[in-house]
Parts: sequence; C-alpha cells; structure tokens
Amino acid sequence: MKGSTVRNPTRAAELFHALADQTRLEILDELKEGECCVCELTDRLQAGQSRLSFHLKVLKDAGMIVDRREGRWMYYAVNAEALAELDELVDSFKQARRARRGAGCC
Amino acid sequence: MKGSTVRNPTRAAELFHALADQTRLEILDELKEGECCVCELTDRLQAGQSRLSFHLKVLKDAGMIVDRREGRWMYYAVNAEALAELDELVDSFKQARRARRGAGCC
DNA sequence: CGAATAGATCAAATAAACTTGATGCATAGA
DNA sequence: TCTATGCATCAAGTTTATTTGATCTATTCG
Repeated sequence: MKGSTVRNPTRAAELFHALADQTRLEILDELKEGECCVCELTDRLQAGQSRLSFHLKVLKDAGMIVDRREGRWMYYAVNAEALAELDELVDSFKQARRARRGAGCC
Repeated sequence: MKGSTVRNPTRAAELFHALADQTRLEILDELKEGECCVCELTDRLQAGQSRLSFHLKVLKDAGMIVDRREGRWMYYAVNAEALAELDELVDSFKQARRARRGAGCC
C-alpha cells in the first residue's frame, strides 16, 4: 500500500489525466494483452519512438504501468494496483446521491 | 443507449479528460451529495463564477453531469449513465493480462 | 416596463500538454 | 574496444486548456 490514494484529489487528477489521451489509451489497450516492449508498440500503434516514449513516461509516472528491463528491451505492463485505485475512484463518485438538497437554493 | 461508449477511444479520452482536473473533481465531490446549484458551488469551492461555469460545461459536454433549470437557478447533478460508462471503461483495462507475450521481442 | 440576479459566453492572456527531430546512454555482440 | 540497437531525454515549436474580467441573456419581482 502506498497510502490513501482515493481522498487525494491531486492523485486522482493525475491518474485520470494519464488516461485522458487517445495514444495512451491505445497503449493500455495493447498492454492489457500482456507485457510488451516499446519496439512492438511502435509498429502496432502508428507512433514515432520519442512520442511513444513520452506517453509511456506519463503512464508510468502516474503509476498506470510498470516497466522492466530485459537486455536492451524495456517491457511495459499494466499495473494492477492502479486498476484497483481506479475502481475505488469511480466508486467514490457514486456515494449517496439524494434527490435534492434541502429547501430552496441560495 | 447512445451507442457503444467503451470501444470508442475518443469518447473514453473525453470522459477521462473531464475527470483530469482538480476543480472538476471537487465539483463532482459536491454533486455526489446531491443536486446543487451554481451559487452553492461558488462559495463551497473557492472559485469565481466564470471559472466554475467553464468547468461545469466541460463536465456537461462530457456527459458527466446533467443540468436542470428551476426559475433562475441551474441545478447540476451527477449523471448515473456516465458512472456506468466509467465502470465499463475501467473494466476494459483489466482483460486477459497474460504473463508474457510469446517468445523474444522484435 | 425597468431593475436585479443567476449564469452563460466571449476575448485576451497565460499555462500546460503534445509533437518532432536531435542527441545521449546503456547493453549486446563482433 | 568498437559498433549497432533500443530507448530515454532534451529543446523548440505547436496545439490545447485554463483563468480572468467583461458582457450578454433569461428570469423574477416591483
């Protein structure tokens, strides 16, 4: 455990921001099939190397993915912990929606 | 139903983008307690009127919230459909993570 | 109708994110 | 050690988001 993740608004924004990009969603879509190296991603997605590297970094900094070096290849994979965090975050939006707040407004 | 939402990467990015901001998360945090008008939000959150209005628009355009006019007040509320979409999206990241892709890399 | 109020919208300024091409660094193999 | 390969990183340019202060619109009430 890395401390409260939900209830930390900055953390939540960081996590959602990591998901708020088409290219990164495509990366995750590839990674969910299993661990994968950058060169593989490069030709699956239509993306230049440095562009891909940039987005991988965003995902990694947010904790959405983890990396592992093997020889000269880097393997990336989805981070299961982050998926649990996301579940919690989405759940947190669901609390106690009542019909209407008290009486009139302001 | 408004057509496939998961499996539409642009839609997914839009939804996550709406959540990728501190102020908007705070708004949602207020709204989950129940429907609420802008003036109420204005003093709960430390935000100017046009700023709040901007973020409410982002949330609304993404379908995260719905609005309702009552006299001269606008009431906003979390959109339950969007919460379902989010659940689906987060689930979609979870598919079939295998240990390792086939043999060596490239 | 005229004034007041709640919010939306617009324009300009600023800031943050993304793309691209170049360069750097580590590893592996000759 | 020298070279090639796989990626990360950096700098510059571009695009997209956000903030702020007006201004505009709809609604209510006198």
